[in-house]
Amino acid sequence: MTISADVARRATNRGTPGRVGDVRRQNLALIMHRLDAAGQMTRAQLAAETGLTKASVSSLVADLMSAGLLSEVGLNRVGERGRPGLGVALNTEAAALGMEINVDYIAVGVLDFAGELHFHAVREQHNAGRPPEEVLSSLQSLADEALEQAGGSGMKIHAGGLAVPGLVDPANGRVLRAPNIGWRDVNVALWAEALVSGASFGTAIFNEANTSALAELWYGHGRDLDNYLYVSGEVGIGGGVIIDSELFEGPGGNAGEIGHVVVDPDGPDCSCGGVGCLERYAGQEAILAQAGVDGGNTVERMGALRVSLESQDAAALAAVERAGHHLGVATASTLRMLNLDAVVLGGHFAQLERWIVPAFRGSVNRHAPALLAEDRILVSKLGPTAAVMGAAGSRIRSVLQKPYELFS
Amino acid sequence: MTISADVARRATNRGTPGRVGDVRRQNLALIMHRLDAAGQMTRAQLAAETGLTKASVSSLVADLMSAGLLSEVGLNRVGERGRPGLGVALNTEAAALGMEINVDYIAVGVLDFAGELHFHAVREQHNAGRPPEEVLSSLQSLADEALEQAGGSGMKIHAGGLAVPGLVDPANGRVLRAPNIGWRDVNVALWAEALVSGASFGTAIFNEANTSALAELWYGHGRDLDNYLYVSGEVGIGGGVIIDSELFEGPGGNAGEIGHVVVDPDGPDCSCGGVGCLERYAGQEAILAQAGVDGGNTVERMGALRVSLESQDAAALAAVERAGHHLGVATASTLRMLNLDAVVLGGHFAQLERWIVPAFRGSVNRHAPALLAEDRILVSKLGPTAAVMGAAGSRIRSVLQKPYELFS
DNA sequence: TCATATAGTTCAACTTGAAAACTAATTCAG
DNA sequence: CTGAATTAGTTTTCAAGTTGAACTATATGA
Repeated sequence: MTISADVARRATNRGTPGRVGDVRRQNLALIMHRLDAAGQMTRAQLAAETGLTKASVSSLVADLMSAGLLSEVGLNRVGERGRPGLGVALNTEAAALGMEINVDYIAVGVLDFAGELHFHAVREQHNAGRPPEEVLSSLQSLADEALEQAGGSGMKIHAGGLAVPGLVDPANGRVLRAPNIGWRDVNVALWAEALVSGASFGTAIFNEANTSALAELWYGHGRDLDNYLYVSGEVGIGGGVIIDSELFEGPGGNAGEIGHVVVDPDGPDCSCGGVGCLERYAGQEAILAQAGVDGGNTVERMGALRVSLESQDAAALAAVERAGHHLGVATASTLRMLNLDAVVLGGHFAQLERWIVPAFRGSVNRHAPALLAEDRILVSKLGPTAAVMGAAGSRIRSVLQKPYELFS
Repeated sequence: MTISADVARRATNRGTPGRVGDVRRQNLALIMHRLDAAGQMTRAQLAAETGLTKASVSSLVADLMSAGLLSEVGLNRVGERGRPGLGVALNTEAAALGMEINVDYIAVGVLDFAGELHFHAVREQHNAGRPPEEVLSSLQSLADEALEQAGGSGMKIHAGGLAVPGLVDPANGRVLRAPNIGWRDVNVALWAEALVSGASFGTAIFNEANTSALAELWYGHGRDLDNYLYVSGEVGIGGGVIIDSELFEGPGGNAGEIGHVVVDPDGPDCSCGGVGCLERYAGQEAILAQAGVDGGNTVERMGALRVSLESQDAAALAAVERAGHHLGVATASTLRMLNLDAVVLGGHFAQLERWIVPAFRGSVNRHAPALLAEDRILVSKLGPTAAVMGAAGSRIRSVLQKPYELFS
């Protein structure tokens, strides 16, 4: 397994000549995307919906089948009369490995090309401050288990993705900064070469908030929205921006850092070196401190906070309302700059929905009136599997985008 | 002249099948972009640099020449020996019309495909509150003059672009909101049909800050930068975001509104309905009021402000420093969210460079340390022609991108 | 003056999709 | 239970467009 830089970037084309073969590459991707969206279709349906001719579809499907990416899934009645079509679908034996390192746990999962999650496993362990080698080695053993099981079921893993809570450099397989687990410039690529004995696929590295935003896109609210701001509330606050049903990465690949948007120029210092960042008002530590909840690890304290909220504890309610207010300020600024029209709240913001959303909504409306419709404030549907699914899904998307790279 | 929706958007491809002819379209665009960048090249050079064969280049150039987009420009010695090549360049007789409506003036210009501005004319007139028809009719007479002169010089206008200081809906040729000239939902498309008697080209409508940002990209600092935030300081504050050498428009086409990013949640109300927006601290009105400069129109008062600054007037210095400070806050948040690494200041921020940049720099470093290098705070090189050049340039880019649309 | 070098064109081969004809498999009416 | 109608999928022919090699055109320099 090697860390690769082939994270799907926007195909600019500019600068490279068009070859005749490019047309086929585009059409192969088109077929894959269509089947991904529709689940199962006959060649005739594919032809009708893509605009390609039946002849072309037959030829494209044949290539994709012999690469193991598609499979026929039995007869498929379409009209009342006439010859029934053979259903074609993404091969559920083709899959990607998703991995996650977070503050209090590591997780892995195998996601097949149809979007089904197999062999999902979470191992609770506190990773903050531990040496990266130790964490990565623990992750490796968990991944090995998943791969063994997947192999036993006849699945073939085509790619791997790893989500971490920090800034990454995907091109070089590095974690630049992950303050909440204490990592700084860790070369995951070096380690990944050795990960998963005998595995022959490449692994890419992602920011956890970004993969969660993508998981939401493919497996959650994204089915109904083509652009939104995803806010990931963990110990830190991360963000992911979806535009035109794609992750907006920014020039350096690290866009969406809403946790460090300034919400009060005269506010407290932040661990990022800045001043008045959102994270200092709406991160888990900040809320818990403000609410006066202490003792135990962060997960336990968040549980205690919920109890306090249920019992109408004034300090807890005020702390959450304050967080919602500031989250609204950062969101309003973001909506203006990026011209988005929906927001999806994840992580602890999802857990605190009942108490935080009213203050959040009020604040957004105050600072950016009419920019965010009533029904465009949503709460993530996905649980703790989000990051793993997003990491694996990202790699599956790379294959959908460039299926011909797996041709022999 | 008709308002058209063919504003160059990102070619997503997804959803449409690739046809064999698409390859040629891409290569035609490639030739155009290459010549735009290099100015003048022989066919052999084009082949070497694009990766196309000489045969293909000859064929592509022939098509582009018969459409009037390219012309041969005489012999061009390349090597010491051998047959000399014929230089090929963008036809300088092909051009686009740029127009601008702003608070205190209207302007037009004819920009040829090589980037030379001809027949630039500015008419000073106060447009705030005047009926749109009146302003547009005045613009029409100015445009007629430019077109007549251009026609007399044998130039052919292929497209027109209009920049206005407000939010636009390019697809429908509408100005949605332009508070500083008092327009609200003005259908420019309807009027444009009649504009410029006999003209047969389409006109597109743009946001002034966006065209200025693009002008900077093509004719200013953009030659050295592929991503930056452009901040346009006029009566209002607009913004344009450049990513990968393209304008970032956002899902709705109105991204970059930095003037209404929140810089103080408890600040004053803004004309946009929000609270604590940057414009209330760093817009011309705000600075002038804070500095205690009054009397006369905005242009005159800005002149008076400069005089006060030159003579170290305390109130003036404090007002500008305050503006710089808040501009820094909004910029820091923007850099985080969009992951940009340069800023170009335009409009009055350029005029006030000496006094505003230190405060701005300090504030950005305070809120987003290490995100913006010392030498990445730049001041626009372009004068008052920026918006007109950007508007015309945008249309020229559309032609570079899709030259085949002009084939007969 | 001729060898050499470079520019540009012509032409056969190849890839690929479109369009239409053709084969295959099913329903339904009589 | 048989044949017409209908729909699915394949085969064949054709056109677009790029490549690569051969060829023509035009220069320099010994």
